[in-house]
Amino acid sequence: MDLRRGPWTLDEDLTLVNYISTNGEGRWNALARCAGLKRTGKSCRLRWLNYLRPDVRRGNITPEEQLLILELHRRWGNRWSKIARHLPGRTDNEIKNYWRTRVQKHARQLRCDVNSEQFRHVMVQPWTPRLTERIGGAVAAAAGTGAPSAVGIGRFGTDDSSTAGFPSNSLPRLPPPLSPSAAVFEQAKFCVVGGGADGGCGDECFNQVLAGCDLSPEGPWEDGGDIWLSH
DNA sequence: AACAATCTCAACCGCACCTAG
DNA sequence: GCTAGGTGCGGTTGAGATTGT
Repeated sequence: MDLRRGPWTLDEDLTLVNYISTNGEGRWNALARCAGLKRTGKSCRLRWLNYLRPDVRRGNITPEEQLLILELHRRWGNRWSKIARHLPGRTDNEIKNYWRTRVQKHARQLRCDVNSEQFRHVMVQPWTPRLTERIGGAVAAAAGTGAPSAVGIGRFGTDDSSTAGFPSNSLPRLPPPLSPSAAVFEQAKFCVVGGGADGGCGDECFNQVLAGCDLSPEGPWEDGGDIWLSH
């Protein structure tokens, strides 16, 4: 059988979506045959997972997600699928593309290795105050519009700027109250940046905290800003 | 307006791993 | 234990979009 390659057509998309909605996903080679698609099973799987899946999120990577990607990459390296599992709705492909196009570009501009401690230091330290500032701004804006009141989480919303593995002079006081997702994110970041053996609470704690992390598009980010471009 | 340079991202490729026979 | 087929992952490519000159 002659297999099609290249961009998917609308008809192919509809065929795939309809087939999966009635028969479920998996067994991709058989699925491709039974659905009458002239595509490989791999191609169908990729199209579904990266584009057609209903819970796939499109649009800009939020600053929260950006910093999380940075931290998770530091921890796990190019384990894109593993990183993607902690960013609901984001695909490994999307994160991989983001890393290559934005982060690596930034590292090139700084003339340092993207995996080096130097790069991590240069990136994370200046961005953390910026991030917390933006979180604070978003929270303030939400408060001004009569949004439900947000809660702070213990030490992360207090004076204790010695946490999160940052020098005390580089992490400004978090402007309480933080939104739940932002506060949880800060806590998760502590687990990662602290890095288990060197001060943080490690994988188990990190996963626990992250499980409560709301990275939904609604917020606290509304502008889809890019921490790299706002330098 | 035209062209070049750069960026973005969907899609493909090759490899590794898993499982059933 | 070996093999073949299916699946998942990370790396790479290339077309189209965007930006700069």
